[in-house]
Amino acid sequence: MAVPTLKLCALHPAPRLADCRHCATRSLSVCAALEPDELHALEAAVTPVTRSAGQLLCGQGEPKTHVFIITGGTVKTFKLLADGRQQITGFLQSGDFLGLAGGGSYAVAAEAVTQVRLCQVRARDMDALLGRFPRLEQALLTLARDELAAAQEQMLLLGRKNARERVASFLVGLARQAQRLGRPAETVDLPMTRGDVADYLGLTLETVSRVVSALKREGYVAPAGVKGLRLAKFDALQGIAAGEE
Amino acid sequence: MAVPTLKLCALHPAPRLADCRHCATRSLSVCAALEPDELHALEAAVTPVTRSAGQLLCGQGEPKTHVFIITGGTVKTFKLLADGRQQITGFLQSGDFLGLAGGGSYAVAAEAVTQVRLCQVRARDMDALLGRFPRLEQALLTLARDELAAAQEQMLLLGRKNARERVASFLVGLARQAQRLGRPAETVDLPMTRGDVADYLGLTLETVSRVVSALKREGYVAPAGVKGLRLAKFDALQGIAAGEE
DNA sequence: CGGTTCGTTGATTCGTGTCAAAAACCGTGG
DNA sequence: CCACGGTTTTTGACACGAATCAACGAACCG
Repeated sequence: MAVPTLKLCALHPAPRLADCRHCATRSLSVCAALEPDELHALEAAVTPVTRSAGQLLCGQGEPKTHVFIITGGTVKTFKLLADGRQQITGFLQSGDFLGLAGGGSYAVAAEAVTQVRLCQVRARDMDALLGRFPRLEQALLTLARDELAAAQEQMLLLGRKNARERVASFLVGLARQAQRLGRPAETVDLPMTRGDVADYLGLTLETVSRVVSALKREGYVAPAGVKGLRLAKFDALQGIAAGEE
Repeated sequence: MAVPTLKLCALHPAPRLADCRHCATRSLSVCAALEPDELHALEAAVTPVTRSAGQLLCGQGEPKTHVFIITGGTVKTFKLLADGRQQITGFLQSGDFLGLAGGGSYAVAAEAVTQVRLCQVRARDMDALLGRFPRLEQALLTLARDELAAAQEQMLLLGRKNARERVASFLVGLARQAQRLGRPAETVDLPMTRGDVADYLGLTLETVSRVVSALKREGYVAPAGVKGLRLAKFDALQGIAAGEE
């Protein structure tokens, strides 16, 4: 357990105010739904914070005191069984909203995978904003509908795809996420461990490692950078992901 | 392929208007969010329809022309892979909303498991209602958040639970659903086939059959009625579902 | 440079899938 | 009421994909 508070204080001598106007990730997030004058109200409610890799952002079942908008780094959300089995429900990146699922308590736990930057908003303040700005509520509903569709896609993966199809789907999904963030879809970054990928895909880390090795051997992917992969045959990977024989 | 139109015409000589005021399932659905005077606007947009078992209500990826509120019977929503593998994402009953996930097109297909009664609303009419009644939009957001939490719970099941835990979770979930509808939680009805249960739990129908047989042999459940089960040791079943060793 | 975490690969096991057949169930019509 | 064909369910034998167990190498970090 590190002591990130020190580092955090070094970066933010006093809790700095958000500058939503010049935020690079605004266009990627629910904040994009707000008009310039409404943005002021959001700024007043937002506290920018950072967390280092491995830190817990919220625990499953705890009262939902805050919601977050990711502005940098990667966060994983997950559920646990009593004996430690873990299911990761999503990897969140810039623009993603944390704290949408469920009512008064967090439906999933969240942990920083890398160092992350977050916009923290108290849940009650968020509710007040939703009441004041119908546009925001509408945006959140749209977001929730899309997340629900994504969750159903993941159910298909977890319930019916084999290991190879799961890994291919994961890589294609990462590429799409990268594209959304304005990066090239050709190469994807894998900041998480093999174990995390496994817990996301309902596999073991050994199986993930084996499948990635096989995909490399067959020329579908190639190493890129320290923790990245180049998707050499993107269309073929999509085919595998879709379960085409 | 049956010809239910005939039957439907017999029941409804002309498309009858909805009577939301006296609707028994109103309190279970999003309609509960509306004030008495707002209910009129809803009634004007709603067409009550029935569909017989096996009929498709909407196809995956098709334009979202209508949304539905179930008022009787059971509906399954599912996704398909190219080679026919199926993942059922949910079983819908009275009060449940169909057509929430995704944007302009259906994220999942839906099929009647039994004969069903539905309140059909054109998607554009629904959008208009959402714009007019913030209460309704709020209710739909709450619903979407809850559905999302349920989807994440199902991901945990599909990714990390074994066959026994999956079946136990399913039965406990059915009991909760029954309770919500005002029925006793002791006995659950299983209108769907073993194959449907399997496609919901990411198993094969043989495995589902075997596990149910085992649970009967061990006294956790007992046959009840034609297609029902009595959950004799509910707490123990909950323990199995939660993965306690 | 030593300790720790992470990733890869191999040998083996095990849970669930697959294939097959019989039994139970169901609506229908004689 | 019972005979009938089709569907669903159950049960068994066997196969296979992914999990488990284990060892080793690579990367990282103080």
